[in-house]
Parts: sequence; C-alpha cells; structure tokens
Amino acid sequence: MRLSSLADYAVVMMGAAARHCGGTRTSAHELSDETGIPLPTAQKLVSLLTRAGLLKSTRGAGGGIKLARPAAAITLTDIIEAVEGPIALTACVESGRHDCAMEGSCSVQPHWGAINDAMRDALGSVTLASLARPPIAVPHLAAKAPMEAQA
Amino acid sequence: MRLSSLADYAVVMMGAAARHCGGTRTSAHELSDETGIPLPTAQKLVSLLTRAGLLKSTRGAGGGIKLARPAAAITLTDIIEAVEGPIALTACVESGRHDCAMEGSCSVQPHWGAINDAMRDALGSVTLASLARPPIAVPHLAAKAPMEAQA
DNA sequence: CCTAATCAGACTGATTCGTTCCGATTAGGA
DNA sequence: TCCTAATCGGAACGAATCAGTCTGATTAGG
Repeated sequence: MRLSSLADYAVVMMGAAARHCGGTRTSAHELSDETGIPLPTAQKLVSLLTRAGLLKSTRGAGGGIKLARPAAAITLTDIIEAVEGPIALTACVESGRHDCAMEGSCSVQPHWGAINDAMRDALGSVTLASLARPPIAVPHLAAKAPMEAQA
Repeated sequence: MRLSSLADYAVVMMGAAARHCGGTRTSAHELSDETGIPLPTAQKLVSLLTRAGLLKSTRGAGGGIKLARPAAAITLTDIIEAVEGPIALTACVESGRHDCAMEGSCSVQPHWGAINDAMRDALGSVTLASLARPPIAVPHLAAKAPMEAQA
C-alpha cells in the first residue's frame, strides 16, 4: 500500500515540468536540478513517461521534453500507471491473470474490482494542474468517499 | 500501488473468520483449510492480527481464535494496517519521518496528506461484514469519489 | 563532416517481502 | 499432580522486486 519511490519521483518531476508553463521545452538535466532527483534516475523517469505518452521528447542538441497534454488533462493515475504499470491492488483484478488457486471459490474476489476502481478514480480526480499550484497550508480536506462494496 | 500478498491473504482469512458466526471459536489450521492459504503463513497472519487487536487468541488445547470486534466494526483499513503498518503512499506523510531531502521546498508534499486520507477513508468504508456477504455477480459499482486535492 | 548534447535500454547491488521452521505457552486428561 | 497434545509467537532462510548507475544509439547544430 505504498507508492514506489520511482512513482513518487515521477509525480514530483511532472509537477516541475508543468510549472514550466506547459509547452516550454525543458530537459531531464534541468528537472534534476530543480527537484533534487539524481540525474540518472531523472533520465530513466523521462524515458518511462515518454513511452507512456505523457511527455514528448526531442533528441539531439537543443532537444528536450515537454508535456504531451495540458496539465489539466494529466492525472495521478496516468503518472503512477506509467511507472508502476496498471493499478491493481490484488493479482485477481488484473485482466487476464488467473493464477490464484482460489479462483472462483474466493468470496472476497468479486469485491476487489469495485474497490480497485474506487482507488483508481480517486487518484484520477487529482490533476497535474492542481498539484502545480503553490502549496497552501490547509492540510485537512480529505473527501469523504461513501463507498460500500456491493459487487 | 499494490497490496502485499500478506495483506491480501489477511483479508481473505478475516472474511473466513467472520463467516464463523462472529464469536464462534476457530483456529489457524481450520482457516488454512478453508481458504487454501499455507498453514505457516496463516499462523503468521493470526499472530499479526492478534497483536493488532483484531483477533482474540486463546492458547492451549481446545483454544483458538475469534473476532475481537463485530464484523461490522472491522474495516479494510484495520486489516491492511495490521499487516503492512500505517497506510502511507509516500514517505513524507508518515508522522515523524523527515528523511526527504526536499522537505519544505517540495511543492507536491502538502498535497499527499489529503490524498492519503482519501485513500484511507475509502478503504475504511468497506467493512468486514460487507465482504462476508456471499458474492453477487454485479462487478461494476465503483463509487465516484469527487476528490480534488486543494490542500 | 564533425562535435556535442540528448534520450533510450541494459546491467548490478541492495532492500524488502514471502515462506518456512522451531521454540514457548497453556488447557485438558490420566 | 504430572503428562500429553494442540495452539500461538518469534526467528531465520531464500527469492523476488526495486532503486540506482552506467554505457550506447540518435539527432541537431557548427
């Protein structure tokens, strides 16, 4: 139930990239300096995020990277899935995976789908634009998500 | 962003324990047979869940385990935190942890608190009683959680 | 044509997780 | 009262995943 460090770094890096006024071209080196993330790691993340279609990269001298979409159209779900793969709390919610011995007789398995979707939607409602806003000191505003698994 | 296998197993085991009419005494061996979880692993989980106050264990011959609280008063958050520790998507949301070099200057750090609480509340709204219900074939009913991190 | 700067993929070391085994504790029966 | 049996509790081993680093391929500019 913890985000991997790479996913955490990816969110920070995308936030820094979004602060470059969206379409302005930047580079992995520049983002590394701004965020404090080690350069090799930043390069690896740029590679992953580009392959996922969140960044547009231009190679060669004078090249760089920029957001592939407006910051308001990029969510935490997009970033996390770009680094960690599909969001799946358990193995049985991944489509095409049927390696659980209790498949069919497990009584909680049908519930995981709804729970997983709720998690995914919650992360999907947080856009990169909202993260790029300067921080305001109002730490507590967690939304009450009235979810009851009935599936 | 994936639940550990132990946490997954713990949910299955608690669901099986709840199906024993709440207060009826059962054992790790019995739960292992019912769920298919290997016996040593089931024993380890019983130990963790007991220490967390979710199960009441009685040692000796004729002993066993039973739910410490009604199934309706046990949530997914309780079970997951009993096995994995406090739910913390990132290192910076854990109270007392300040080992991030970007502490203070990171612009996304203030947002994680609200996001983390939303996750925690969503899992906390799923009770063991709802999981113990026999599965119904209605796979899609994910709640729309209108959360926008404004912290 | 050459140089320089960038992204992209492959490799190594370390940490964590999952599993298994063995010992401590306790109630029941002789 | 002692012994036996069944249980929980903690410790050690092996495997898998992950974070981080390095080197190579590609491309624009001089």
